[in-house]
Amino acid sequence: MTETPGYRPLYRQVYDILVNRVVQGAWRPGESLPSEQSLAKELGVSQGTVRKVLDALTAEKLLERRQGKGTYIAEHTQERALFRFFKISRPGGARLKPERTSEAVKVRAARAAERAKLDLDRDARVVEITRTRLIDGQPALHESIVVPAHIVPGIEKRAAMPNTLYSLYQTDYGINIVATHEEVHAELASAADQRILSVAVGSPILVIDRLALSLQERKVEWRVSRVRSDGLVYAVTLT
Amino acid sequence: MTETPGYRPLYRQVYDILVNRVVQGAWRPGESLPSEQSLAKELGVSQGTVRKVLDALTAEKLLERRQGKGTYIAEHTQERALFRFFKISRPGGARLKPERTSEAVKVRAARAAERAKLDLDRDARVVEITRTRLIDGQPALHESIVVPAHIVPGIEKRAAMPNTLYSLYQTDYGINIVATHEEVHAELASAADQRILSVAVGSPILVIDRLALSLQERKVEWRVSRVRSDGLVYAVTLT
DNA sequence: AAGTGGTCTAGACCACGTC
DNA sequence: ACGTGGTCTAGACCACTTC
Repeated sequence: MTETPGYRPLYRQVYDILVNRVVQGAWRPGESLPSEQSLAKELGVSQGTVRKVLDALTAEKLLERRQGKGTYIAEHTQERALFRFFKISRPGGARLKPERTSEAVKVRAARAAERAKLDLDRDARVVEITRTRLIDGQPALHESIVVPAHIVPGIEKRAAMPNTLYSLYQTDYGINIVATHEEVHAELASAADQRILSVAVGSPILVIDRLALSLQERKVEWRVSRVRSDGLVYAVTLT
Repeated sequence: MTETPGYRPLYRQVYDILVNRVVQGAWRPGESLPSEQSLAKELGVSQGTVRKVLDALTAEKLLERRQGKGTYIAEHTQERALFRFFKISRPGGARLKPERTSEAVKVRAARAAERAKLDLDRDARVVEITRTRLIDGQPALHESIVVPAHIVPGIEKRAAMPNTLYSLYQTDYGINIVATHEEVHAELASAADQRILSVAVGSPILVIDRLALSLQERKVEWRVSRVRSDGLVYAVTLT
């Protein structure tokens, strides 16, 4: 099971304190935190210890630091969230920005597979968002997005979803998506793919199965994307 | 173009010095470096500055640190290199360890596409390694690997390649692979795929196009892998 | 006990952005 | 000129490993 630490460095405690403040919305996205010095004074530790924590949170992309200005809550703006987790591009080329087109939202009981994937109770409900996205005016990608209804209450009442849901999760629900696990495989286009993506039945389709995790390791979203594979690739750099 | 720094922190210089020593083989993989204190003394900087650099190199997976013992050159052992860059797994499941089967090595002139991809001269030669790998005894994956001949001289004379080439690059040629850029797309199985992977022509195939970069950003290897897509996925966690 | 990396401190100075 | 983050130092103590 979990390790008994028996020893807990000071910076770990400071880390937990600051993460809690961020999660509980002590500062809004884009807002600046107090300076290192004032945080150090308030928490009764040295500036170096505060710095270590702020650097770690910056590496996790929860904060942004700007020399000469201050430390800010990172904003999952449309642009940034898109390029962070949207991995579709032209072969060898620059990132693409998809446009949204048709979209449908409904709330319903979670299916068994969804309960298993998202660690939900037997009677849990989910919000399902399905949408098609265009690249250069052509339908290129179809997404089925499932989120537990209780963590995004009222989301179905919105007129339209933003292009990147993750900025909505952050600003309206205080949920920071910090990691995603993705599994990619190939399939043949079905009749539905033909209808939605305008590809021939039997042509190759890239399927991306993504689980999105919040700062507290909570499973927030299950997303399955079907992408036409002519002239598009899933691009990632591993270090 | 490149930025004129105009200002170069001390730790950057220390970083360059230590990277050069590692690259030039001052210590063998698995060997320990001098302690922080002695490095600091030798280089005429404080221990804190040396520590900052050693931590950075550890994050780049070039070094490993063990409390109470020392700092070591990271070994690209078979196991570790495999799990670091081999991203094929069962859906939702644990990593798989592929076995190698048939293999062919030849040296030949670089093709135009290869010269472009690897930044090679017009008359450059390359080593091409093609091999098929098994998972659970079944052919699952076929790789075509192209490396500039001048950076791995004599590699074609080896009796057999190791399961992970990256450990060979490190131990025999002093090349540390620190990053890969991969592009994944879907295709339909060709007649060659049918022969090599025992899949029906027209079934879905996952194609992975990988460029491997060394510590000095040198393009070391271009690898194209064709993977049967039944019961296998390309799995990656983004943070 | 000795040596290593890991944490923490206090203070100095530098580079950057704003006023 | 001032406040911010970024770098650098010197020294102390802690935790882990080995002898």
